[in-house]
Amino acid sequence: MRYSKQRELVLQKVRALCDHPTAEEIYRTALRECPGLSLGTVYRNLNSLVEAGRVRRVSIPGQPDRFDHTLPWHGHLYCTRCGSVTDLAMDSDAIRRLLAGRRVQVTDCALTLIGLCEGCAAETAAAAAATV
Amino acid sequence: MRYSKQRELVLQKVRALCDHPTAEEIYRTALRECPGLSLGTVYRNLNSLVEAGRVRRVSIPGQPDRFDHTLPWHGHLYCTRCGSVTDLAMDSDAIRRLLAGRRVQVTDCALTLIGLCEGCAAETAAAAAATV
DNA sequence: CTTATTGCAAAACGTTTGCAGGTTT
DNA sequence: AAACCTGCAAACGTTTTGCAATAAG
Repeated sequence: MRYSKQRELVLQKVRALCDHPTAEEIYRTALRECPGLSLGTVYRNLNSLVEAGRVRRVSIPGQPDRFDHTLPWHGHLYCTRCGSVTDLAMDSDAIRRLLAGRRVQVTDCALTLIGLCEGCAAETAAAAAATV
Repeated sequence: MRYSKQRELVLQKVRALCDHPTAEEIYRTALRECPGLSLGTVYRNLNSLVEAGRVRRVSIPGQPDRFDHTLPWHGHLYCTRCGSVTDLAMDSDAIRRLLAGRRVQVTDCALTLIGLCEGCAAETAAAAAATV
């Protein structure tokens, strides 16, 4: 893989925008530092960075892909109220338990819990209490 | 929700094609019993069935959505060799452990392990042994 | 009679790709 | 010089939508 200004910028943005940005968000912020950058290039570079194992792809059902600079396997909580995506630690024991001794070979893991983040859970609880 | 022949057929197909069919697969097999059926109607009905909680949507990264008649939360193993999707039991303890006491509110759970199913894992192991 | 549902076709969406020209090594 | 990488625009595959017509209650 050859050096390119655009790829380096994309990688930097995935690391800086650490709240799991989408390709579109990466494109918008990178465009300021590299006028003329194209969205296709952002997609191409994200793909090669994922393939090279320097970035992880985070798939959330019904949403555009997001990208993550945290490399070890972990899960995500997607908040349906504020749209935030937060990390969930996931040890390899958790996966081993899920497999329950099956002779399968796992190379990757995509776990997304859907619901309310701590902030939104607290706020909706408060609102419900106020109504009563 | 009103009765409709098309919706009933879609539900029946999700149950019959129990290997997690895509909308396209449901459409193709349902078309034989209901000529003139349209793909848009299949999508619309799958969405209302999911919303009504009668069917579950299974999202696998980079693939069209699949549909599942098994309602309780569970995970999936997607085999990159043969394309099969198999269920993985997942008890609520597993999720509780992941959340590690966080005060969040989880309404749904999407877990996909990517790798090789038992059959393909065995075959690739055998092929590797034969090469040696 | 009212309103949900349909088939159809067009559009939306996120993403990929072909190409001609520019960069990196 | 040989790859690789880029911007652009067109195409892709999946899914949604607007519409006028049909079917259900």
